[in-house]
Amino acid sequence: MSVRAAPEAPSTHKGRATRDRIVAAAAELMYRHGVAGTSTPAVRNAAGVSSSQIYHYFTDKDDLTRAVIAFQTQTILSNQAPLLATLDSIEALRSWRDVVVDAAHRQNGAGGCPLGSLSSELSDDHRWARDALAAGFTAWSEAIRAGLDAMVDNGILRPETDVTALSFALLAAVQGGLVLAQAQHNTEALEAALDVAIAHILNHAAPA
Amino acid sequence: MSVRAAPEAPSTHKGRATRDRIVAAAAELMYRHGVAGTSTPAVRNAAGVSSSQIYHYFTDKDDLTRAVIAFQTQTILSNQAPLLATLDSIEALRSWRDVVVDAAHRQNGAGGCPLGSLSSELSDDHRWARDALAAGFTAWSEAIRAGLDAMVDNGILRPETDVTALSFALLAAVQGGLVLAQAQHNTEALEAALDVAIAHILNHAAPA
DNA sequence: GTAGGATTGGATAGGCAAATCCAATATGAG
DNA sequence: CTCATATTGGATTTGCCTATCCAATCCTAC
Repeated sequence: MSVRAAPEAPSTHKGRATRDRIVAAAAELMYRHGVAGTSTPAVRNAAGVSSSQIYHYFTDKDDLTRAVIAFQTQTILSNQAPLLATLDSIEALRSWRDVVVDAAHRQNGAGGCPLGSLSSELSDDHRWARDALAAGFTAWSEAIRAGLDAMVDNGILRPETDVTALSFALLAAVQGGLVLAQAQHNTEALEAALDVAIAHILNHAAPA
Repeated sequence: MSVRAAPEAPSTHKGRATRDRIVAAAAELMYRHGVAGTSTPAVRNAAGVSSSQIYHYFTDKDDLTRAVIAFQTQTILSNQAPLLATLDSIEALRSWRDVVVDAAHRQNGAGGCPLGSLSSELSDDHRWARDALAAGFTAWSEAIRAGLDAMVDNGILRPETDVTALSFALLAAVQGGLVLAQAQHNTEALEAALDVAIAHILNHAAPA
């Protein structure tokens, strides 16, 4: 196993822009065709760079994949953050559900979850990927839990509610629903799974 | 696109055994390393056959993959069938849950669901795979629904229960829970998701 | 403006995987 | 037992993908 120093971050504007373009193009391709289904020539074309740039900014394809995992994690967390930060009512929970369902609906379920797909492909064989993806899932579920915590603080949910378990259940509903949506090309299972989880949460609502 | 006739089924005992050995070896490898991560030489070695056998019994790798999808679908359905056929009580539902969780637990979540992994990798890019996988998921969810139907007939669940939605929710909980188990190497989310779904079903129990 | 490092273009080596081919051997129906 | 057919071994071709190399060009700090 030859060790090579990781390329340092680009030091110029142009360099940074190029690196970002490579990561964005790779993320898009890997989302649509998987990591193994994405060749470096394909990334090269999509990003409009030449072969050597990729290996100038990344030691190898694994290193690029690492950057894609970080990129997708950030993308999801920053998309979800505003929705989950204001999770202070049942209506807010429902509108979060609707956003997730709509996103899946718009593409007929195609694609699945960017993190889920990467995890399914990489987790078994690549420890470094699994660790990063597990951290991403943990951050996501904690963002959900923070929202539920707020609902407990608000008195909307009973104090004894196991918010950690609920946040795991919600995230699992999203992941599983998206897996099924991808195969079935509809969001029936995703909606059913989220609705069941939300209905269960309603049972933990404090009496008015 | 050159069309070639699909090889007819093997006509001798030995041929059938060889074909089965190839499918079983390919299924195992594709489960552990994905379809793209499984080379025909690897299958060749694992099955103890020579290169030409694979192309004698299958037109190409896609055709072999098709056989693997059918194999995994059959394997899952026949494993699940006995559990779901007797799904006539809450205890039976709980013991189904335990079997699923234990299976995941035994391998620390590694591997995920054989159908789910295949779907995640293939559904977007290969229509033929998506159709077969969607059919597999549908058969699975219908097996679950049949169990819930029995519980309605038994008077355990209220007649107005939406068993179709519940069966989708349960299957999504399994799929999502397994995706997370694969990354996290634990079954926390799988258990939480299944327990939430089962708790929700309990709310549909008819009054004693 | 200029020097020195950063960035870029494109050719290319090396390796592995998919698929083919044909000769050799095994099978089983009669 | 015999022969037509099924099965098997393994070399081989072809093509793509990863990764490297080096020369040319572009930045930017001074």
